[in-house]
Amino acid sequence: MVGEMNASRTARERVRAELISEIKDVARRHLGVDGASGLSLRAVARDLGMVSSAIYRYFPSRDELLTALIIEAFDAVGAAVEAADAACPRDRHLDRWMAVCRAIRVWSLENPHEYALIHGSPVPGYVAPQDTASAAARDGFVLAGILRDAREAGELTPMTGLPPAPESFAPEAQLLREALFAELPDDIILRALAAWTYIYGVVSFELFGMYKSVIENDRPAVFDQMALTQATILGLTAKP
Amino acid sequence: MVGEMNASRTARERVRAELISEIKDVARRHLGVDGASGLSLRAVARDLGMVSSAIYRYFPSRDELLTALIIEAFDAVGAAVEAADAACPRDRHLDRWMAVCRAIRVWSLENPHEYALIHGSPVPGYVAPQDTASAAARDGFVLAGILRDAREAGELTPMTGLPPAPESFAPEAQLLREALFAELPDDIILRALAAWTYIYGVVSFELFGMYKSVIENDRPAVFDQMALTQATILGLTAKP
DNA sequence: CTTGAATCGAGAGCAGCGTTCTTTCATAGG
DNA sequence: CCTATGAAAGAACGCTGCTCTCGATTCAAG
Repeated sequence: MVGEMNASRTARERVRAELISEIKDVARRHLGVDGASGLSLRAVARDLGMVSSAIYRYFPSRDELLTALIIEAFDAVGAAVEAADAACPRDRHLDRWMAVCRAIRVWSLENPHEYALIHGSPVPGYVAPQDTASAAARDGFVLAGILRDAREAGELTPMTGLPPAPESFAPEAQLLREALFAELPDDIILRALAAWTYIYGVVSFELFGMYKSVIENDRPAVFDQMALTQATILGLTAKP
Repeated sequence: MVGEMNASRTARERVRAELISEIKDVARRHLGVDGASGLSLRAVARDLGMVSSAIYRYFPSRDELLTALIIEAFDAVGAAVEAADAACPRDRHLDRWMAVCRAIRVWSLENPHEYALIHGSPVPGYVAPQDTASAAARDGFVLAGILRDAREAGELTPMTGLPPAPESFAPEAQLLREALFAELPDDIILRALAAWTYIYGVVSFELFGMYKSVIENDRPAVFDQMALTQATILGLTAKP
């Protein structure tokens, strides 16, 4: 019936793929200037010298274009996080933790609109079908890897005296353990989720203005203290 | 020159105030259905049987209307938080803490679009001039009050072994101490800010879909565990 | 090489939007 | 009663997302 374009990459398909990424580039530029609500399909088309209706050959709607940018944003922060982690010696677990946390903050401050796209209000009604799921998990994967490595090295000594994970969390902890956390116990898995949540909570508060006239002086130091607190709770300790 | 409407509340002004609040009501209804990006001045006007340009007698722009809704949302969550706190015996500090945290979460889940308005991406370029500042501080005021009361009752025993606040935070801690935290030391003030940040971080992650296929089973229990963890770190302990 | 199908760019057009301006109108105050 | 003032209406501008049609181009199979 239809083409079934099995394996051959025709010239048409190559130029099409290139145009798609060109559209995304321009759209990302516009996003950085005007924010998500100001992203206009027509303006993107104008910048590309095409007519607005032509964009619809490549993205079925404005929201689809936004979804593509969301996925790219998740990938970008994931890449930044992985790079920060890779730049540390693998056995310096606390250093890796701090580097990853700082990487998240720095990337977010440098790309506020893209950050708002992935951690702000869902733009239309709901996007994020499932395409974003794997991209969104990259930073969590890195953080979990640090904890895994620390545990394997026998250098994870979680704080005591904190409330345990609820029993109803056990099944999900088991799934997460199989996917990410190796041998770590439920309590630590939940604390890791809490730390992950917390880091983005701090970044969101900073970016969305909740710290205005509350923390202004030395936000990097405060952020470091908060990231270090989470590491301490999880049991990552400083090395000589 | 102009009216100078000194003290008398004329009939004109009364009907004007009523119309303003009617516009906000309809706008809030639309917000709950379509979200912030779908709030249309023309649609609001239609619902009110007026023509779109008439709205501009009451709100100079769509963003001003949104700002009014933002302030109302802050007030609503502030009121919910104060009510939850007031419903607890004043000396049951941990109960008050948990009640306040739960109130924040419940209000947010019940009013997701208004939550997105105040804790999601800033809608236009930047709103939130200063009008929102006092409204935004109400929940923090309540949380700080609980810690203050616990401290005065000698029932605040913060966890040890956590990193201290950076020195650069001292001046801002002093300001916060004068406004909110009475005698509490810098470390605890920063932990309180962290807890405040953290609670909203959890709510944001839950509302914006970050816990999808991660925590699905018993979110209230997980939230309680997280709120209790923060209370424990701050030094609020259970009573008989 | 030719022909038919698929893809693509262009353009017009629709309905909706925020915002401004000008005109009309009711009414409150002197 | 008359006038100044606030409110409402309506038209208009330029923008938006999106749809549809219509030639032109490309591609592959006959």
